[in-house]
Parts: sequence; C-alpha cells; structure tokens
Amino acid sequence: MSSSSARSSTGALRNPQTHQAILESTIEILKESGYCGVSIESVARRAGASKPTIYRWWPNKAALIAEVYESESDRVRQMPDLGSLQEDLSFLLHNLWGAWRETICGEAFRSVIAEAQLDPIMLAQLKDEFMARRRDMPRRLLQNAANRGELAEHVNPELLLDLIFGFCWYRLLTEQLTAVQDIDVFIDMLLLGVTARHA
Amino acid sequence: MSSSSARSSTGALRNPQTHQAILESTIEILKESGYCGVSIESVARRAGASKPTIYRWWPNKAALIAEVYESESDRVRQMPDLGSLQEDLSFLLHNLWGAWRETICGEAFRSVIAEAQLDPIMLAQLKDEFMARRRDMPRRLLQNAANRGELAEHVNPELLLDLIFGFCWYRLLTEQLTAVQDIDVFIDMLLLGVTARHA
Amino acid sequence: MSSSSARSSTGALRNPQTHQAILESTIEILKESGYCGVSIESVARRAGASKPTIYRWWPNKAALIAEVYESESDRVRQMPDLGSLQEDLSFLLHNLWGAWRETICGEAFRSVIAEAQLDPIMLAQLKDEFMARRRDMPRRLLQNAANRGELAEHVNPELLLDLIFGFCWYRLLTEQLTAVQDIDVFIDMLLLGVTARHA
Amino acid sequence: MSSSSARSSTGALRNPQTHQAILESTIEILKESGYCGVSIESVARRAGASKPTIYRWWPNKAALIAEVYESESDRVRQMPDLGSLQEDLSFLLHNLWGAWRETICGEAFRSVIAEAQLDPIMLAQLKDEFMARRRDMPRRLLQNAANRGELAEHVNPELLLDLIFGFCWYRLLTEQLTAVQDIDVFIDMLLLGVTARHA
DNA sequence: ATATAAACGAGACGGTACGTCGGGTCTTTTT
DNA sequence: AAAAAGACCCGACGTACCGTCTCGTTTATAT
Repeated sequence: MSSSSARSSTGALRNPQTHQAILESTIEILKESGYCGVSIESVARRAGASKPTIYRWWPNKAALIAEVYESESDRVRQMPDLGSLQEDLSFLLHNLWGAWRETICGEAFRSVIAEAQLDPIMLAQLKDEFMARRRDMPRRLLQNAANRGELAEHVNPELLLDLIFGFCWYRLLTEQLTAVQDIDVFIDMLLLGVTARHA
Repeated sequence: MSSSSARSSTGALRNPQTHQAILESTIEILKESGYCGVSIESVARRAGASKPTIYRWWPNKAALIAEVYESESDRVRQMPDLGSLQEDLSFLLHNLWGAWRETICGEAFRSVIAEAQLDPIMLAQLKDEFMARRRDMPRRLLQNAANRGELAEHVNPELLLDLIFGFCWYRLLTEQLTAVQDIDVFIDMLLLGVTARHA
Repeated sequence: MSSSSARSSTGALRNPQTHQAILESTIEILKESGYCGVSIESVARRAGASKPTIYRWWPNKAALIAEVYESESDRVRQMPDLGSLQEDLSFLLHNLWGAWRETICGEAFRSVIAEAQLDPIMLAQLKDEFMARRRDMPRRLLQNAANRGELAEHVNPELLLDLIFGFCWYRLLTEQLTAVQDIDVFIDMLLLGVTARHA
Repeated sequence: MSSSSARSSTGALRNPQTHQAILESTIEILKESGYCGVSIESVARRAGASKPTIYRWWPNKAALIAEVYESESDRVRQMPDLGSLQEDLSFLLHNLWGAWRETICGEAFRSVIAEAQLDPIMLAQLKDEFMARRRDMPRRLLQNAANRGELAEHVNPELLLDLIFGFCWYRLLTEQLTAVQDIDVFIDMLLLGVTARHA
C-alpha cells in the first residue's frame, strides 16, 4: 500500500497502471453489483490482470476493498474546528454520511465489516488498524471539547466514540444514511441526555 | 393441490427429527468453526440430511441461522419493569450481552448481519422482520419511561433505539462484549448527556 | 466405467449424455491438438460439463484418457487363430498398428505412457491394470503356439511379450507406425533369430 | 550448449558456475522428486539462478534434462568388442541398464521420452539428434557381427536396433530394470529365434 | 580510462490450469 | 406427498508454473 523509499533489491518495479486498474475495477464492480459481485476473479477479469498479480499485492478481498476505502476517503479526513462539540460533531457526521452515501466508501466499509465477521484475523485488522486510525481524529475532537470544559465528568471518551461509531455503523449497515436530519437530533440527545430535567 | 382438503395420500410427513438435527448441526458448527464454517453443505453433512431437504424449508443460509437465533433467544425476550429507565436499560443490556456471549446467539446474529450486507433481500428481512420484532420490547420500555415523565422533550424514541442498538451492534461486531461495566457508563452518558452543566 | 446391476441407494442416476460428451470431447481435443491440448479445463469447456463432474468420475487425466482408449479399442481385442504363430503375430500387430494409426487410440496410449512417467501411482495402474489386461490375449496366442510345439525350449513367454510390446511401444512413441512392412521383417527376425546358421 | 570459439562482441562471459549450478540442481531435484518435481521455477530457485538465465541457454525443460543425460552418461559410451555379438550385446545392455538404474540417467531419459510425447518438435529432436547419436555405437557393433558373418541374411540392422531399444525402453518406462538376468534370456531369444527347430 | 555490451539476479506480469469447495437445482428412489 | 440421496452446472477459491519482460548491477572486452 505504501511504497518504501529505498529499494531493497533489484527487479522490475510494480506496474502502477495495473495497480490502478485493479482498484478501479473493484470500485466499478462495487458500484454495479455491490459487494457480492466482487470476487478476485471478477476483479482480475475486468482489470485485465491475472489473479496471481492481485494475490501478490493483497492477501485477500478485504484488504483490497480496504485499500479502495483508503483511496476514496480523503474527504472524511479533514478535522473540523468550529468552536463547539455540537458543531464539530455535526460537521463530522454530515461529512461522513455524505461520503458513505455519495462515494463507494459506504459500500466498501460495509464489505469490510461483513468480511471481518468471517475471519478473526480480519476482525483484528479492522479493530487494530482500520478503526484505530479512524478513531484518532474524532478522539482529538473530543479532547478539544474537554479542553474547553465542555465534557461532563462522567464521560468516558472511548466509550463515547463507540457510541458515535455504533450509531453510524447501525445506520450504514441498515442502509439508513439518507435521513440526515437525524444527525442533529442524535447529537442533541447525546449532548443533553435523554432524561427530562424538571427545573 | 388438486386433491381435496383431507389428506388422502400415503406420503411421509415432515420429519421433525430431521428438522431438529439440522438446527442442532448448525449450532454445533457455529460453535466449533464460527460463521465461516457454516455452509448448507456442511450442515447437511453433519445432520445426515440432503441439501434439497434444507432448501425446502429454509430459503437460504441466513434464514437458517435466523431460526437458530429465534430458537435460542428466549432469555432475551423478558421485559424488565424495575421502575426507572436506568434500571430497565441496565437489565436489558446486561441480559442481551450475556445471551450474546454465553449462547450461540451472538455468533448467529453477527452472521445474520454479515449475510444481510451481501443481499438486499436479506437486508430487508433483517430490518422489516427480524429487527422490527426485536425493537418492540425496548420501545415499550421507552414508552413506560415516557409515561413516567422520564424522557426529555427533544427525545426521538426511534432514534434513541437506533442509538442503543447501534452501541450494542458495534460491540458485538468488534467482539467487545466482555467489558460489561461499560454498559452502565454508557447508560449514564445516555441519560445525562455528555455536556458539562455548570450549575 | 462399468455399471453395477443393482443400485446401492437412492439418488439421481449418472447422466449418460454428460458421460458421453466428456469422452467425446476428450477424443476431439486429442485429435485436434494432441495430448498437450487435453486439460480437465479444456475437456470441461468443450463438453459443457463442469470440472467437479469430471473429477467425480475420473481421478485424473490419465484415467480419463485410459477410458477413451478402452472405448475405442474394440478392434484390437479380437484374437486371431490362423494356425501358426507367424500368421497370428502378423495379424495381431497389423491390427494393433492400424488401430493406433487410424483411431485416436495411438495418441491416447502415448498419453497414458507419458503420464505414467510423472506419477508412480499411474505407472502402477498402467502395469497392473492396463497392461496386465492387454497382455492376456497375446499370452494365449503364445500358449497356443507352445501347444502346437512351435516354441523353442529356451523361450520365456513373459519376456517374449515384453519384446513384442517393446518394439510396438518404441515405434508408437517415435511415431513410426506407418512402415507396416517392418512388421513381418520383425516377426521373421523374432521367429528365426538373427544369427546365421551355416548348414 | 556448446560455446563458439570466437566471441562476436563485447560483454560479460557466461558464468560457468551458474551453468553448473543449474545442471546440478536439476539432477538433485530429479533424484529427490523425480521428473514431476522438475520445473524451471524449482530449478532456478534451487540453483539461485533466475528464470531468464535458464531460458537464455536452454529452450525448454527437455533440453535441460537432455543435457543432464549427456553430462552423466559417459559410462554408456564405451563400445565393447568381445569377439561375439552375444557377448557384445550382453555387455552393452548390462552396462546401459546399470547406468539407468544407478545414475540419474534413467530418470532423465524417461523424462525426455515423456516430454517428447507432448511436443512434436521435441519428438523430432529425440529421434533425429538424441537417438540418432545413440544408435551409432550399437550399429557398429552389429556391423562388426555382420563382418564376422554372424548375422542371418534376413536381418534388417535398423529394425534390429529398434527391437533392442524397444525392449530396453519398455523395461525403463515400466521400471523393470532390476531383473538383469532377463538380459541374457532376451539375447538368447533374439539370436536363436523363438521357433523350435526339430532336427 | 571509458564506453559498450552481454550476463545475470531479481522479480513483476498476463496467462493457463490445477484440484477443491460451496451454491442452488434437478432427477430418481424410498417411505 | 415428503424425504433422502446424489448428480449436475456454475462460479470462485488460492496456488503453481509458464514464458516474457523490465530493472539495476557486474564483468569483460573494445575503443
């Protein structure tokens, strides 16, 4: 995925066109037929590549789709800093849901989650690499809020991240990302709590 | 079809032992090898049944696993009524996580979710049948709380259910159901909100 | 290969059309492209069969080709009885060479021999089944000659069979089956010996 | 295979160590795993050479194995002259079978024959180069016998060579080279004929 | 000395085929 | 009529080699 700067030895270089063609074919198939249309064979066929070439660079289907996610998810990486947790979270989730809906990232992420249910090793990768990286930015966002004194004492930031991601995953996995107005209601409930306060 | 309503023919009835053997084999395989070990072939092999027999009664693997879930999830169906939303939710989630951890239900549910990512029809079943049924009881629980005046005005109950299920799904799908102490921290955050209140 | 008279159990019968199509496709490919064009894939492709179906009935390529040989080699099975070893041998070899040249049997047999050089198990099958069966008839021919008192005392019949088959194999494997006049010169040398006798 | 004496242009010379390492690796693999273990890849791997280097010097696997045969078959080249065809043939065949059994030559020759069944070009090489060279010495042996008046008039020397080689090939290809006592029985049958003579 | 050219390792690559697994559907026999 | 047993086509799996190509290094002439 990332190329090391120093070549360890001689030999032909990886063909970037093939690399690109494989990624693009995966995206096209995901768009046309969804995850269940993606097989190493179908990707190879469409990319004009050979199966061994794909297996040389990606250990399995999940790794291929994960790289597709990485390559298409630039938009989700920018960290908002709008002055309040409420605004930051709102920006973040609108942005994330939008990317999931409008690019192939949503389909790709669903695939990665599904695949991780089949194989413990992929689940470990999902948790320890994929999600670990993706929790960083929201975590800093919570940290900023904490620094501003916005967070209550009983808040456990990691648990709060689970809560936020859980809601998003649930909507992604049940194909309910279009009701964007729910985002702000969700944030209200989250920030204010669901219990009535009788002054 | 063309014959009268009274059974006149000598045909064999559905063999309940076969039915049971298929469910039990599915459970055993789920326990031993997890979801990826479950295939119609492997179930048929272990149950001593034939593939067509399985296909006659279950349209696909997900339906088979869903029935396994139903048959093993009695424990999760009891509705608590402990007098407060906090206590009811705590009981509910401890109970649910326990069942997911200690019976095959957790594995089965993960499978159903994963399978639903492959096929839109199964996703529809998951949402409209499986989840619809499972949201009923928690919904009544929220209703009770509302009747007691416990819920804030800005609360959207369906969204709140999504939030609760989202958190549970996230923990299930990332195999983090053992940290049961998180349940009550989660409920605290949920009920009180995460925003600091400066009296 | 041979159908047993009594069915052992229930279930669909083997589809004779598929069986036939596979054999015929093998023959066609052998004719068009020779042994190196025959692969399980190419046979399956042309026969409109699936690879698993072929593997269900034949353990490997050699077994498939061996059955082709069996099914096409009726002509070689008739045992001559013309009254003298010289005439019987002449008939036998002309017949054999003709079948090898004019049907697909020659190509098939070459393939079986080549394949047996790759795998000890196939070599054992070639010796213990394939050749064992094919040596029977010539052996009886020698027996007849012996009964007529035609054979010298120092003759070892099995060794003599090796000698005859060796000559034929050599010509087959080096594609020299057209010089049929050599057959009778060979038989003369065999019967009379190559040593000059000075009266 | 042979290096021309005059260099045509500049450039590094062929590395004799690499050449040797390739041959030796081929021999080792032939010994350990037989012909089916020999692939250009496996030879390159073991020799620490690259595939293009092998392809630069040998057009195909058969040529490589044929060179192995040449390099290991010195022993079979000496021509006996013991005064009688019977003794000469006996020496020749004992020597040949011994070399085939005790060195890698037998395995190598089987491989060359098998390979020639796959490709007409290799078959032509086998006949026109490989075998042509190997028939020379036995042919002179027969010539000597003829000069001594040992051969009957009806003998066709080339056919007689086919007969002798055929017997040896048959035994080689069916792994029956250990019964060396058969050699002299074979020669007796060959010289005296198999027909009984009633004085 | 310095181009020039070949040999060579390393290895990427498109292919073809391997032998296997599982998905669904169909036919045949048994109960 | 239902069940059981298999045969069957289909598609995909992950791997092994094939033979060709590019790349960068080394080594031996030829200027």
